[in-house]
Order: sequence, then structure tokens, then C-alpha cells
Amino acid sequence: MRYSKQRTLILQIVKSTHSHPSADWILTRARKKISNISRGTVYRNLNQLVENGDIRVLNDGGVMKYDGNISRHDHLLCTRCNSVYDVDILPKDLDKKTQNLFNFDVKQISLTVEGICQNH
Amino acid sequence: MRYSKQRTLILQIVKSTHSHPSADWILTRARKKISNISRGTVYRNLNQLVENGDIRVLNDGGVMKYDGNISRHDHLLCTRCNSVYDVDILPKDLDKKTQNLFNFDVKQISLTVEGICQNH
DNA sequence: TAAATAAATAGTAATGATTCCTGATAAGGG
DNA sequence: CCCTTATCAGGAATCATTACTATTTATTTA
Repeated sequence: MRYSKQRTLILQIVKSTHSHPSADWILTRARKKISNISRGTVYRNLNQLVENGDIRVLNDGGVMKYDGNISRHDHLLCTRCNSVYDVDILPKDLDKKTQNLFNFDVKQISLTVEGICQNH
Repeated sequence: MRYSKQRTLILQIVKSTHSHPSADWILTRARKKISNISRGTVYRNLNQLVENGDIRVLNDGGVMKYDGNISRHDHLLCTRCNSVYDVDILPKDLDKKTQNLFNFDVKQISLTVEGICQNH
């Protein structure tokens, strides 16, 4: 995988925020540095960065959100203000337990909690 | 909420399978009983049934899947054959614990495990 | 039971996120 | 510096889902 200046910028943008941005937000941000960067480039690179394990992706009501934090953690999803919070709920050994219990080759285990956050 | 024959049929279809069908699959199935039922009717009713707590919904890679099993359970998602399996992993009191720990008004808590199932 | 009211429907158009396509550009190894 | 090949910009296409509208169906009320 080549690291073009577009890919480097996109990675840097995702890594530099805790806000779990959408592709569209990342595009807007990227255009401040490379004004003619194309939407397709952003999508392609986000997918490749996920594939490559540089970033994570989560599905927020049909829209993909990207997460620069690749260490194991869970998400609180506020349905009122649409924020995503990083938290740590699951025990570390849950993937191994699941693997053994169900004879299932676990790749990723993700807990999402929907509800209303404390700002409301 | 009125229970039209369309809504009743859609609910019955979702309740009668463990296969976590998509809206499209449900539409095809419904057309065998009501040949001119419209796609919009299926989507509208699925949303209302979810809203009403009659069925559950889960997001499978950008496509909504529906689940007639509304009791608390988790999902194993095989990325090779795209099957969804119902399992029970999380402890029952996790929503209360999460509620207290993060001061977050929990509506739904869902664990999805991605990986490869035993058929491969 | 019949008119009035309200919800639901079929069919189709519109939306919005994402992917695909093509000719041009640029990374980086030799 | 050149060549190979990944990547890019821009725009068209796709796919799931939602919105719109005139019509039908169910429920309420007189």
C-alpha cells in the first residue's frame, strides 16, 4: 500500500479526533488541506485503512463512522444528540470465551449501547 | 396503530423465521400472499413494528436485518456466509451496570461478534 | 347502518450514502 | 531519471431506504 499525501492526510484526520466522524465530515476537513480531493478518494482510503487495521469503523444508523482508536473498547451511542462515547465495558477475555463456547472464529467483538447521554 | 392485513402478514413473516431477513427478502415472501404489496409498505411497517417493540432490528454491513426474537440476546455474524446466529453472551444485569457506571439512560444494548462460523 | 374521520396502501419519484468507472497523475523501486 | 503500477479527480451509477400523493380501508360517531 502506497502512502499518498491524500491517504496520509485522511489517516491523520481520523487519528486526530475522538469524535467518530463520518466520511462526509472527513471530506470537508480534508478539503481544507487539499482543496480538490475527491469524495471517492476519501471513501476508498477509509476502506483501505480499515482493511489495513489502521482505523476502526462502526455503523451508526446506516452511516459509517470512523474511529482512530484501535484498542479494544465499546461505544455509547446517544440517540438524542447523536454522539458516540468510548467506554470500556466488556471483559478482556470475552473473545476467547466466545470462541470456545460457540466454536466461532472471532475477528471482532463490538458492544454498542444505545440510549440518552447525561447532557439531556 | 391499526393492524391491517399487510402489517399482520409482515409481522407473521418476521416472527416465523430465525433467519434475520432483510426488507427485500420479506417483500418477496409477502408477495406470495398479497401479490401487489408495495416495497414502501414493507419498509414503513417494519419501522413501525420495531418502534412498537414487536420486532428487533440489527445493522448488517449497511443493510437492516429484522429479528422476530425480542428477548435479550446477542448475535454472531459470519462474514463468510453472511449468516446471523442468536446466542446469549452478555450477563443480564449489564444494562443496569452500564446505566449506573456511565450515567447513561440505556435503551438497548447489543453485542455483535464478527467472525467465521463452524461451517467453514 | 351510513356518513365522517383518520390511518394505511400502491405506485412511483426522490434521497443519500457509497461504490464504480475512466483517463490522467504521481509514488517509489530499480 | 524512468518505468511500472497504485492512486487520483470527477462524474456516473448503484442500492437501500424514505417521501409523496391520490386512493382505499378501517374505525368512530351520529
